[in-house]
Amino acid sequence: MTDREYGIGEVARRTGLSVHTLRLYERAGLLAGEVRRDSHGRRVYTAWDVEWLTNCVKFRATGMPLTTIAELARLVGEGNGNEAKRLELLREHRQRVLDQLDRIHDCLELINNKVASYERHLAAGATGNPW
Amino acid sequence: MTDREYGIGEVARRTGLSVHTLRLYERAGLLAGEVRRDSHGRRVYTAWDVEWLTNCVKFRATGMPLTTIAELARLVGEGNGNEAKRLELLREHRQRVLDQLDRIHDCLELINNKVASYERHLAAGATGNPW
DNA sequence: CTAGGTGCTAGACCGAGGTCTAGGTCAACC
DNA sequence: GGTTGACCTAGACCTCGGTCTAGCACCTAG
Repeated sequence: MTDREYGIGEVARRTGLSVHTLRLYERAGLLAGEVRRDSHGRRVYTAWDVEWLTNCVKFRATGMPLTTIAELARLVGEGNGNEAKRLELLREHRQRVLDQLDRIHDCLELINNKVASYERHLAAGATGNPW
Repeated sequence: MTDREYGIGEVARRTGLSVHTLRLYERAGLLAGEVRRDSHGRRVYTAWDVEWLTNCVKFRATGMPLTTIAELARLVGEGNGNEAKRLELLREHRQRVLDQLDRIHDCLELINNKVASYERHLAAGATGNPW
């Protein structure tokens, strides 16, 4: 648990998000509590913030909408007592991710078949016509 | 290979797309050649069209953009001689899907950890604080 | 004859998630 | 003292993928 602090540019580099997007996420309430500011009004991110944002990126990568992340952030920011809700939210998302994986595997099969069929087609010199 | 024909409503039912979306897809060039029309200008889809659209749905489900599907459709519609290109396109998409699967698994791990950690937390009566 | 069902076009509209611009503050360096 | 670079806000803008509306045509059943 480092207590290092980071400027927005540094956070952008570390999370892979643009500074624009970081500010957007903040406005959208993804940040579980206010971001601290230095004496000039500049954002000061903690190591914890950076870690959280890294997780947000992963949530986004699996299609969790900003509003849902914001909801989770709100619960986390609220502190004790709502852990059951957070768990529920996470479980729901996990289920959606699992469903998504199913669908993707389904499609992957189609693609694999098509790729194989074109490979055969090309190797054999135009036998049959895939699609 | 049935040679049945389908109205747009029937196709919507079979593919799970709305009729609006079907028309949009056509405009966007997803259909590998013109859709036939009956004497009143109504679209007449072949069984092949329906199958193709079903595949389009799967491509979409894995994040293939409409423009890429359109590109593939164009190649298919063009006929012989570009099979290598189609294969390349499919391989590229497969790679993206595989990458996507990696990222999703990565995120899934995070979620599983968090779920487990909250389950422990709740079972033990607030020991430690996950997030 | 009328109503209901299905279809047509052109084009407006929408939500999500970013991305960018204008105009400004501040600190550090040459 | 000027320039550069990092940051600020408010708000416009953009893409993507749909979704919906208006206004019309046609067919069929009651």
